[in-house]
Amino acid sequence: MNKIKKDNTEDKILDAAQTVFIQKGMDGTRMQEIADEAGINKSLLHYYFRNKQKLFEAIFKKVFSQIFPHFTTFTESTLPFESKLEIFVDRYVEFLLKNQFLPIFILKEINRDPEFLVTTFKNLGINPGEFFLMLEKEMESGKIRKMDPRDLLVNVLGLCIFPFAAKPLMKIMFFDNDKKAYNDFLIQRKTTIKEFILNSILL
Amino acid sequence: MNKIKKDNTEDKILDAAQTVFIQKGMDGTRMQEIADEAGINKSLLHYYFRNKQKLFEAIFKKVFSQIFPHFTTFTESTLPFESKLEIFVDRYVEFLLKNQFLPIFILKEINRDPEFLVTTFKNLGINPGEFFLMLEKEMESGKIRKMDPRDLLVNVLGLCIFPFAAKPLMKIMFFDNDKKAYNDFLIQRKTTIKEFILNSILL
DNA sequence: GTCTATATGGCGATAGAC
DNA sequence: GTCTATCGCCATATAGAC
Repeated sequence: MNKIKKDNTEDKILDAAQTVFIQKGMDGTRMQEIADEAGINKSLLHYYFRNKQKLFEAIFKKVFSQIFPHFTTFTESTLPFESKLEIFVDRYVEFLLKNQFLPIFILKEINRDPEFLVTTFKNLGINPGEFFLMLEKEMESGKIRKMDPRDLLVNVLGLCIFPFAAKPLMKIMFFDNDKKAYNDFLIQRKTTIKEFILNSILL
Repeated sequence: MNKIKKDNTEDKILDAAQTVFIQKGMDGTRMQEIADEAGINKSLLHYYFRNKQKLFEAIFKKVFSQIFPHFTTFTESTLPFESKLEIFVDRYVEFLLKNQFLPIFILKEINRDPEFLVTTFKNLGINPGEFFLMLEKEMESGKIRKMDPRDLLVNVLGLCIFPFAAKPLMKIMFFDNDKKAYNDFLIQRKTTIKEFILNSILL
């Protein structure tokens, strides 16, 4: 009973819309393309979701909300900070490897419609305060170097996300456009990111 | 004689196109908006540049080529690596502070048309090899920790660029959408990025 | 070179039959 | 609920006068 079959039209539309929107963004996506991907008629998109904007918002919220749960790694256990960071980076990069279009999709869309971003963000009830508190405790205890917790969060995110967002360019620069070589590089980064961060902050 | 007055139509178009394209991207830009920004008629855009694609390509190449000269900081002096890195981060973040739309513009467009990116990149004759050689020498001499030079380059870029590309979201998360507070944060990062990197790689 | 007017095509959205 | 047909708009692009 907990495995719901996704063969009804609405779910087919949502799946198709997610596939296309994530790859092409709001502006670059054609309603016809979503319909084709879902194997249904274009009018049905409007029947179920009124218009393109509403369909996009449904997808964006869904995708956007997948990002933040990863951060509970830091606040929902009593493991040493070092281990928590390792687990987080492992899982987060693994997640990005399976969703390689996600970084550029999110970056594009958070820059497109600031109003919508604000309301979406508030609705999700995200609270980085807990994460920052945990960091400050680690700094107080002398385990990690003192720094602005916001810098640390931005650094971790940037190190994980940037090579995915800039993939087409880096792939050319580093590996003469060799897809497999760049993917191996990304996999390897699960280790090198951890090393880079821990070498910088551990005392 | 070396200060060319930019009051001819072609330059007005180029300036206007750069302003609009950088903020809205290829898909989001309307030819009418460029014409308005330039204070000229829409038809003139086609008279000078045939079509939107060609105008965009002219702008992209121009903007894209502004990014790489910064890296000569590393290869065109005999300063110690530590100093070179400090100078680079200072200048690069300063450059991004003055061109805050640039990161997301570049990221969007390098993901939009891979073919065009490849030809543009090859035409610029960029060669990161020299940069990597310099790094390997520093590692051999035992001044910095041994690691893949590509990782180091991606890390430096990610640390500098990400907070600009993700600005709208980080501004909300960290400073309740306070524009000035986030800008101060970005300025401060000129220092914190250097510390973060050097702490990680210096032996 | 610069303008006005218009062609052309594509896309989001709707009407209406079944 | 699902389809076909079509509307209406907007954006790129062109024609042609001056």
